[in-house]
Amino acid sequence: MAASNSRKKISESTIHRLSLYYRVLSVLEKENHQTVSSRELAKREKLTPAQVRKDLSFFGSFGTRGLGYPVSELKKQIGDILGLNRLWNVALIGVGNIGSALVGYKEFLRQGFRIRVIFDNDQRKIGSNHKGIKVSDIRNLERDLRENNIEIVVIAVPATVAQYIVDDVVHAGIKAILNFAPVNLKVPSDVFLRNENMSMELEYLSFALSNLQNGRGTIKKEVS
Amino acid sequence: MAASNSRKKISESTIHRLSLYYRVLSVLEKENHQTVSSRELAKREKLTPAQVRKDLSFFGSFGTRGLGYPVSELKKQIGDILGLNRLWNVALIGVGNIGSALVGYKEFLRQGFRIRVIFDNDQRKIGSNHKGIKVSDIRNLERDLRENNIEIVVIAVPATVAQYIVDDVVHAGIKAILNFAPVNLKVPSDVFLRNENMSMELEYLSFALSNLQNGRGTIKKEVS
DNA sequence: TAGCATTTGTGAATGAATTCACAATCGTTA
DNA sequence: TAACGATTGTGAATTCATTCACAAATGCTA
Ligand SMILES: NC(=O)c1ccc[n+]([C@@H]2O[C@H](COP(=O)([O-])OP(=O)(O)OC[C@H]3O[C@@H](n4cnc5c(N)ncnc54)[C@H](O)[C@@H]3O)[C@@H](O)[C@H]2O)c1
Ligand SMILES: NC(=O)c1ccc[n+]([C@@H]2O[C@H](COP(=O)([O-])OP(=O)(O)OC[C@H]3O[C@@H](n4cnc5c(N)ncnc54)[C@H](O)[C@@H]3O)[C@@H](O)[C@H]2O)c1
Repeated sequence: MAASNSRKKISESTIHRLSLYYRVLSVLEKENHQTVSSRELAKREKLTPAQVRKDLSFFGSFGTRGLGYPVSELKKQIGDILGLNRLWNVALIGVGNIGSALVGYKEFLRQGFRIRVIFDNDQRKIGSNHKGIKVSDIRNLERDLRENNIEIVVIAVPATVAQYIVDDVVHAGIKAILNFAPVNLKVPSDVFLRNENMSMELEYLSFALSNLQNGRGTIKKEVS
Repeated sequence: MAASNSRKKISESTIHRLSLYYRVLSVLEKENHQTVSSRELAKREKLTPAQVRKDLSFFGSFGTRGLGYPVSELKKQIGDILGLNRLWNVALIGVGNIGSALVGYKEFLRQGFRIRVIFDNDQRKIGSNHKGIKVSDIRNLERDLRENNIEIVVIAVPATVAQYIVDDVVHAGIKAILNFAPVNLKVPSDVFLRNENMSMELEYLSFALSNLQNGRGTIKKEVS
């Protein structure tokens, strides 16, 4: 068989759904299910079976017709696709409200994201211990990122300084950044930047309560 | 002119982008800009001018041809659409890592989201003060939600108990819920539920680093 | 081993979101 | 007040995402 290589564009939504499948498969594995159908998988995340099958089909064929997907095997496969079957070295910058919460979140480590260094510029915080991690001085950013082989940086500093910090982070060679500051950061095109915008979902709820109370999913519009 | 009423479906992405426009307009207002073009507005959030104009056109025509949009006026209009020109009474359930971070976040209040009550079931936390708010006993959930006219509830409890909590919240008549627990919660169809899934964006970065390093936005797929 | 009930994998069809492209309209200037 | 550069608002075209629908496989049973 003459194997050839094709490239397919995978949408962001598909990747996000893979995260959901992965989560469900972890639960199913704990519940000792051997196999799972696209129908069951879909039901558990309020999706359609066709959606599940299409998403998975972008990456291969993991199921057995008439039976479904092998739970553990599929979990491993999706883990491979998402890069979760390994440990990622993560750094956090800004040990304030949200930064502390993230450091204290054990689930991240369980998923393979190990927060190895945390930075701040507050002298009262530098040197102190947060859940076993000593707070580094932001002035040693580049050195400490390199020494700890950091691959992913989480930004949890005030919006006003976020761009400066990101510039330094990029300069240090980091290619993946998760930003919690409510600001649109500029990074070179070879750096992956994702934003976590909590206000957005609150504002969506506000919109929903204001507009969608009756007549779901629609708004009134005056037309003359 | 015989005015009639039409209903148009507004997509979730459009609403999310309105949040971004609102954010930019707040900055522009502080910078004392009088007007802003769709081009400038787009540039500040890495979108296209056509996208901006189309989004706004769903709700009316706010601009002036040849000039652009009046900054303060447009901000007010979007605020009206999103329901941000008022105060929302919010309750938070689960004063742990992430719950404490949210309570300490002043920006929410500035946007009109006032956390009025916080609940926990931990006796050591109940009664204690968090940023001026006394922690309520989860056993008084229904009473305290009603007494404080709560309209939006934020769930920040462990995933294992989230569904039970949400059932009680729904029973108390709440119609809008923001959930931080990594689990797909079941709510009646007249309740708005939004999920904040931080792992998802980390996993997206993990995927990106694993697959997109060279050949942006694509994956290799074996074809025989 | 044949027949049946299931469920996958995937092209084709449909539906939704984005972008294009341009007429309409404004402010400005001479 | 006429001509011009700028920019909106919006149908139409296009691109992208989801759903449909069914042939191809599989396990199971008798
Ligand atoms: N707290 C929340 O729930 C929440 C929610 C959504 C978004 N955010 C965003 O996350 C960011 C942090 O919010 P927060 O509430 O944790 O704020 P915070 O003030 O509690 O924490 C910010 C931390 O960053 C540190 N810092 C400031 N300048 C720095 C610099 N130059 N270098 C290194 N560290 C520096 C501060 O010392 C502080 O420890 C903000 O951008 C905020 O808008 C927070
Ligand atoms: N910490 C993070 O950065 C983070 C990030 C993403 C998601 N989350 C999710 O947010 C939720 C909370 O995470 P956390 O790190 O804050 O956990 P946590 O254990 O620090 O806090 C949970 C809080 O909920 C309270 N609680 C437990 N059961 C309760 C009940 N029945 N009624 C009322 N209160 C109850 C606990 O007493 C505790 O104060 C979890 O579902 C977690 O997966 C957390």
